[in-house]
Amino acid sequence: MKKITINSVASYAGVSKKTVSRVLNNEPNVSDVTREKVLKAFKELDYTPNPIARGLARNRSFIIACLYDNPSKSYITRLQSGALEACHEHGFNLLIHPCELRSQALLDNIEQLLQTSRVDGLVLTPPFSDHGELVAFLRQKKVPFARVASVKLDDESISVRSNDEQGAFEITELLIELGHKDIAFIKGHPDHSATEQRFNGYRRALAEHGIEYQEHLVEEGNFSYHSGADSAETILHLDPRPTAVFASNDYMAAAVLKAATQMDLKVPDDIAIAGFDNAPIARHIWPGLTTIAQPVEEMTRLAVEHLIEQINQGDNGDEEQQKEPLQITLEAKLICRESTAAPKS
Amino acid sequence: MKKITINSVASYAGVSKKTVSRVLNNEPNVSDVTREKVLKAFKELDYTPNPIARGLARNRSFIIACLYDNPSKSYITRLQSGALEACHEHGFNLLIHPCELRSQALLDNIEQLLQTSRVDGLVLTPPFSDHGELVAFLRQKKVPFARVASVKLDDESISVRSNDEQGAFEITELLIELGHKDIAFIKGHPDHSATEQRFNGYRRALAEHGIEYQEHLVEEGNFSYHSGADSAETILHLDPRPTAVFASNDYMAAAVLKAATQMDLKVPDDIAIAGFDNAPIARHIWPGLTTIAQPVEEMTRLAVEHLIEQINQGDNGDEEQQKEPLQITLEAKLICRESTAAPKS
DNA sequence: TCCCCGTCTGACACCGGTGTCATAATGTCG
DNA sequence: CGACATTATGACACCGGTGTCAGACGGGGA
Repeated sequence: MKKITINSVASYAGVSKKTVSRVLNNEPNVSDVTREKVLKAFKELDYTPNPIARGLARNRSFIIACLYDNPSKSYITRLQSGALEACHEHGFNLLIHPCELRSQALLDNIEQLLQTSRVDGLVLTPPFSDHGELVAFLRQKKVPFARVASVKLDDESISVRSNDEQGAFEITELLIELGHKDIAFIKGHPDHSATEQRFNGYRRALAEHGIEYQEHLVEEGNFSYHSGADSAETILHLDPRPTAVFASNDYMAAAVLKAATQMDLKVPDDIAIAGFDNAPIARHIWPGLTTIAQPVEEMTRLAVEHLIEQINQGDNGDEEQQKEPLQITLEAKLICRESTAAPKS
Repeated sequence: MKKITINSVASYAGVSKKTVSRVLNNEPNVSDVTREKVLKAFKELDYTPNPIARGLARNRSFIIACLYDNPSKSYITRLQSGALEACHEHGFNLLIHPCELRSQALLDNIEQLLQTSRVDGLVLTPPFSDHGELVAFLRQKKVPFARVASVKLDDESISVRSNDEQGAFEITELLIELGHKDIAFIKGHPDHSATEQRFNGYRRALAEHGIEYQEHLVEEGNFSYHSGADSAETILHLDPRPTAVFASNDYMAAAVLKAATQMDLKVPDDIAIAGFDNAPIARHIWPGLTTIAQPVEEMTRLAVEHLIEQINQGDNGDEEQQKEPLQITLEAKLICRESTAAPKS
């Protein structure tokens, strides 16, 4: 089986390389009969252009990299699957690149990634979405990027998020409507901007319902199961014990649930528990966790789609024509399960 | 900021392109003084070779693709992280490619992947590791690949696995030693070769301990939480009820645990439960699941490492010199948690 | 001294596409 | 009918590296 190159096709169709290239790229100024001849040759020879050669000539790789540093495996795979969907739709491939937020060498690491892979663009996922230094770095290098679940919208880059503040508000409101007044809260990792958002939603709900904010009911977590267990230890031994706990994500909520169960507390009767994210664990444990579902795949898909659009347009001609600051906010959805009493409908 | 190419370096160092290339690739026949000059130029110009150009010239992409179709997100991310580790160590990048095992277009899909990305090699993860048709296809196309957690070792390709049969044996043996005789078993997905292995381990343990195999205690699952719930429904309503359940993975075991809890059965007193894989859920639920931990990252890392080795050697000169059929089996480890009574030590 | 041989180096073609530009063929308008 | 714009096509350089080969150079043996 010989290799089919653009030259084979050209001589087979009786035209020049360049004309074949024109057909490949849907360029204008090719007569219909010539185009047909070439397309026929494509089929009969079963030709596929070599993306590497193409990449070299056009300085493109047709690869997008997804950056993340996130302990939640389900979150990661959901991100990936949304990104992949968009990539494949547009003939791109996805490269994954986990890296440590706290690492000193972060920027070096990214620079190396850019050098060794020559990706066409980057998708920043939390906690990188709001990493000012990184964003500035990429902007300076003129590397296209899109941000997923970012909070700081005050600038001109692509950003797709869901409304964390509103989600946290709704779930807190649910607890309030169920009669809870002492609602403990476990914060997420301080590096994640979602942490602040969710906390804000919690406080707004309290405020709007005239419930006093009690600082001693708030624990610092970091989104890990382990940190949830630590916070639970404190919260569940408070006197009086709060009647509800809202943890900033499902892992921490699961840890609270486990701790409560071990203490022979009945959930939701003795203590109601709510999480955030709708991770698989939320429905795998008993009782199932009331939580907030975010459209993670959809967010990433949209982000990548716009990223690709930007890449493709930056490609042809006129520099930065209409740089649309595309910022999209999707809705999060409340999901009620057994860890809270059923809402009064 | 101008682009630094091999030409810049060449003229800066006062040598030819080719000599620079020689230094880059550690080729012999470069005098020490020349080499120094070039290395100095590298540093001072801050030069990094363009992998795309290199790829074109050498017909390489320095990218490996990881194929999977697996519902367990934690398994996927563990695979990925092992693969990434090995890739980065050798200057490769990883591209992920989920695809459907059952899809008719599987081979077309893979072919397209090969065409559009020109990956240098493939990592097959379950359930692709034992997909005869796919393996034959790749072999025919002479695409290097490595298999992770495959069972059929009867051939000449790279394969790294852990001993599922032994793991299942040990966990069953543990249950037996704890006094259980009626031990239900939930099978995994029939497309996964691990399914048969784990079942075999279960049966061997029964046989070696002189316990009769009871077919009605075995349920068909498919590794999903949902299928575990279905099987639990049946098993927990048997009369007499088995005193232990060994599910082929942790998700199914978690479902059994949830069902048992809902029925007010005490675990492990009324019923002991064991899983397989040591997924995060195994320690996130209460009681924690006794399970088998496989070195997933390590397996994938090794597989990719050998894959890269093969790619690199196939690269230089002599075709298929010493094709070492590298087949490695790692040990799985029993992890005892609260879902079974503590072992008599 | 001459010849042979190994070491070191560069010129040049090549990988498989794309961009630029010249040119031929066709159409349009005064 | 000639001047000129427009469409269709190909020749050729180029992207940034690598492979091939020939030639310069210095040392050892006859």
